[in-house]
Amino acid sequence: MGMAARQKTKFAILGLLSLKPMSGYDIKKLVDVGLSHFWNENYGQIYPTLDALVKEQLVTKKGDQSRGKRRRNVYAITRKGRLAVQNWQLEPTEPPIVRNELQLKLFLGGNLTKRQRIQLIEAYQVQQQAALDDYRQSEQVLRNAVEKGEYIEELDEILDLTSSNPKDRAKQCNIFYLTLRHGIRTTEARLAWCREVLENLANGP
Amino acid sequence: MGMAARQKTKFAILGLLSLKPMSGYDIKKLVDVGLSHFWNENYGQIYPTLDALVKEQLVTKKGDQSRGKRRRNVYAITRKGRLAVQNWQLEPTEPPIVRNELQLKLFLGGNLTKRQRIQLIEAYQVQQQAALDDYRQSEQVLRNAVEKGEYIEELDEILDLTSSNPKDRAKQCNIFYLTLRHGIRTTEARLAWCREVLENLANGP
DNA sequence: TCAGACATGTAAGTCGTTACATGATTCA
DNA sequence: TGAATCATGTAACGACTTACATGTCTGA
Repeated sequence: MGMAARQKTKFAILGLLSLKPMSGYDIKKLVDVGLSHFWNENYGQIYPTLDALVKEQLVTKKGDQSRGKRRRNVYAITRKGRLAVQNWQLEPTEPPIVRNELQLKLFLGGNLTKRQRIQLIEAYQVQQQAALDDYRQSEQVLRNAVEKGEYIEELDEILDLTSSNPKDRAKQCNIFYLTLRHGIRTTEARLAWCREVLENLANGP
Repeated sequence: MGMAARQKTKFAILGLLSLKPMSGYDIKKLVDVGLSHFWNENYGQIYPTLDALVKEQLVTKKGDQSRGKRRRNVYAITRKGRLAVQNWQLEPTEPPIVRNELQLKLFLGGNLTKRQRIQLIEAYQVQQQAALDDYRQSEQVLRNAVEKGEYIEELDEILDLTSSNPKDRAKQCNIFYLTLRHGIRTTEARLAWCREVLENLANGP
């Protein structure tokens, strides 16, 4: 049963390969270092998915044993693959199904003491604040790059820019900045909610 | 291999049963109608999980064939179950791993035209606005109930209040209101982000 | 009488995580 | 020389979705 579901991982990996040819290891690193505020992947999915993409002829696999390097399989997207990515990008995106354990715990918190409820929220607050601090730091780096056109070395590692063309580079930088802004805004909203709740709990029963 | 992971569904169901005894059908309905802004469950998980909970003696199963009713299995939490719920509630909650397909599409959107990028965001905006409208309506109902202590009939269906004690009832109402506020704030943040992005895209290249 | 809600359950598959297994290269 | 990183992969679970199968009761 269950036709094709969504295959998010498949299109995510294919999409990343549309930026430039990469190995499974590269993909994992890019996601971890650069996209962790909105995406994640793990090896258990990546390698089998790459195999599947090769079978579907959406990517090609090429062993890279150049210059006495380690064994390394580099995957490059095909024309067919590029078309598939574009199709997917323009398809309607259904909203992510939410599952927020903290909310659930709070909702069921009628049996807890006021102190315990407050602790629940405060732990969430600490978590979100830490995330926000991270985002803010990346934001600073990027803002300089975008607004002042500064060249920041570490950015290439994080951003994995596809093009050397400075115009494309600036564009890609700006898009990345926008995804960061999403993380910042929603995290700020959660923090504001924490303050609202703590105030409400302090006044209430 | 993989020890116990998180068993979110297990504790979610057990937690809901700590409010009051329910059938699998009741649980599904409560989640769909009342908690959909932060939780979801489906039958394929609910019924097997209920069986597992019985085996672990965290709940008891009781056939309810009273008054010529339909066949109906009602599950009630045990003392052991209540302890398990409390433990889980007070354990640290790890942040939900994010996976936002829209962000990914945007990030990979360097190959799209400006018009296409804008369409991507606008579709997201419409989605989020619809969600916000829903939340706002529930908020109105609840605000009246919380602030003015009004009795609103439909609330009992939605909220599934455990206690007839008016003080507990008000407390539960308030907590539910707070979870709604979380949905509202984060949705507003996403909408504000949409406006920011659309402005940025309009000015940029 | 018949549509729609009530009610329970299973089968099959997809998706995702974690742990394990293996080994090469680099660099302090 | 040995720790860190590079690099690929599999096995086993656990989690979640979808579709199907089946039947009852209520009320317009």
